[in-house]
Amino acid sequence: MIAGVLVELSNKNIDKVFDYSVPSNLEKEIKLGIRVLVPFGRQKLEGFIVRIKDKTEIDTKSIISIIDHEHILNNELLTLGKIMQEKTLSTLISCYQIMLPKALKAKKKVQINKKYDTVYRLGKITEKLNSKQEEIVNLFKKQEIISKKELTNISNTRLTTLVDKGVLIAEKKEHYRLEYQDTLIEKYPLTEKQQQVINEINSSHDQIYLLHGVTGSGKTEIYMELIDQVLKEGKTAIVLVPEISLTPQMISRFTKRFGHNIAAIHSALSEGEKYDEWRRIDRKEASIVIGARSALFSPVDNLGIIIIDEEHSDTYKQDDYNPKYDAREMAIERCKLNPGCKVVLGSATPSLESFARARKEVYHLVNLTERVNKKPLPKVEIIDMNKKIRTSKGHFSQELIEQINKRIEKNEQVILLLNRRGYSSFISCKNCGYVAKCPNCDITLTYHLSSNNLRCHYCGYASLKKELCPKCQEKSLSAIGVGTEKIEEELSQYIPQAKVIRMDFDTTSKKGAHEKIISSFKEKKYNILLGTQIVAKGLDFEDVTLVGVINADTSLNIPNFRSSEVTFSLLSQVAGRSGRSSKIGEVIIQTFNPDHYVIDDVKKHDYLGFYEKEMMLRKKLKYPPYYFLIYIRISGKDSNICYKEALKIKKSLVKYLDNTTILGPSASAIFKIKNIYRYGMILKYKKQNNLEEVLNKMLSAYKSNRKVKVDLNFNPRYFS
DNA sequence: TGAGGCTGCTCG
DNA sequence: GAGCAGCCTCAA
Repeated sequence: MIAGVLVELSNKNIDKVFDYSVPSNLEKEIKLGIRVLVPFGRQKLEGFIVRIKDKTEIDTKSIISIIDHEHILNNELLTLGKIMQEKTLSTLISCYQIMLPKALKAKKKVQINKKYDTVYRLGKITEKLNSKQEEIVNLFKKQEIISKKELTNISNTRLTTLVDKGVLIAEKKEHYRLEYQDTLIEKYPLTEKQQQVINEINSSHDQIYLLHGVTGSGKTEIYMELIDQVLKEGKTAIVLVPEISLTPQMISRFTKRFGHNIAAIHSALSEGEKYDEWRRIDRKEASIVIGARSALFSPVDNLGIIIIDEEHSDTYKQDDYNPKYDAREMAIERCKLNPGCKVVLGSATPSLESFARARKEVYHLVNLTERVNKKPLPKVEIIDMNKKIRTSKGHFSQELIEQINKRIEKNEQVILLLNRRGYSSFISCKNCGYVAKCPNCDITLTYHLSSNNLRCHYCGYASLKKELCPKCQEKSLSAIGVGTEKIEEELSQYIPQAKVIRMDFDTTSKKGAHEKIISSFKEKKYNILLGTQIVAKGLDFEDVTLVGVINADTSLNIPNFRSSEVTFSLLSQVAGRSGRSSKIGEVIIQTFNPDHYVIDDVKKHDYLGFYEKEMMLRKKLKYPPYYFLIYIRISGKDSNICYKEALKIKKSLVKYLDNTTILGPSASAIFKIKNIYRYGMILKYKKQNNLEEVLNKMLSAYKSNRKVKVDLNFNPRYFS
């Protein structure tokens, strides 16, 4: 017996299958998708078994041992990994590694153990017991197995005596770190519109649906109903959400309806908790998985539906490390591997790519244009800050202050969005213009007021803010850019009676902090919830009747072709937080670009209008959805060598890719990270037949180059 | 002539 | 990733 093994080293040089002979005593246990330990050169490496055959022409070494006795990757995931490899041109092993919780990876840093509870059951009573012992034994008449935890009032020694006598038998039972509630509440009745949507999806044989539903139209109810039906057919479901720890309300609604049939995988879980959840899924103890993009690779069988909520969110694209896959694309691929499976993409502001496909009937478009109970969408007022600059207080126009005061009087609540996308506060010298930058990365250091230090968001470098400018030695360093802390300070000055709670990266980094903020705001301990993008996502507060956007423009100005789309969806999302129950909602947007089409269409709640205008621009500038993009990154320690190699690559690509426009090479948006320089080229194409072949050749020419590294990113979100 | 560095290649 | 052979360069 010969097993083909893919070793756990993500290196293009060894991304192929190596044959090993199987010692006869292991033959019975060898299965596809399990991990084994193998000799590799002088090293011992872990690897996945990806094929099994009878013989091979090569002189083989022998497998040392088996690591998993159950499969780790099932056949479906093995196939899906191959598809991902073809789509990203990454190493196959990296595609498999991304599918597994870290606890199962070869290079794991922490050994994660299973946790056990001690449980007792009755053995044989061979001698007379005293009254205390009798009492304990009687407990087992009602309950066959009792855990140690439930026996807290009985001393340890007493229990061990009984175990020694054989009266009780002690066993170890695996204990999962997370607990789910058992109490299920009844589902909410569906509105007529919601029912129509469900009927339309159920009666169609199409595979991919785009659910375009305005904010507050009750998309979650639709998801749950669709899942319920899938479960009834004995199938399973995966729900992807942008960043699950930011949507605790969504999880709680799901767990209330489905109880412990849910497994939630998200970044706020420890590695151990993630591993537990993964195994619960693997053992079929949960048939609904909710999680961020990697939850797509959960080991569920017989998949009936994949739901991707807020499908426009850029978190579905893995952009910063390999494999740079798109969860939406891979969801569709996984769906194809399961007969009868459907994918539902849901959003109030679909990505242009998805909406364009829906228009071309590649996806089945389903509309939900009404809010639940026909509540009107909130009225949006645009404040032209160019005209208000003299009369405004700090960052607040008089209108906004007035409206906030009104809500406080009426005991209603306010959400304030500080739009900081691609923008943060930094330190600059007013005298000479010096800007504090990271010594390892070509990036401006972010200033943190609370700790008075400067931090690099890429490598973690931190230093205290200095008094004197290091360049001109003047005492003129000051923070530029607004942070939520600054806005909070202004609020306490101009609206002193307001009770404000802040929600941003700093205040939510601790485990559970985010939920705490949400629940205390819900309990109306505060008037105002102030935050960054986080406050735009999926929150549902009955008493919020005003949403204020302090600086609508910052995200419009970031140098990325998607900046309009991102701004439109952010503003629409946050506007949708207003007036979700019986009270009428209002939105105030402060902007320096009141005539910009994005602002105008947000005001009119006009997704289609925005879509048409943006599509025209994309067509003119040859951007997606009209063209496909690839970002090629050339990186290395020596900037000159990188640039020269980049030019070489460009030269040969131009020669072979006749239908592709190539921009660059140019320095990446972030030129240096951790002392590695980065150059990039952008490829634009509609149809290029030999693309894969040419790119593969280029990659293999560089696979053992020690000076430069070449990386590909298909459909990048950022050019870096 | 030998040390040291760089590159290409292999690992089953 | 680690190790090795082959080749080049440099200095004595």
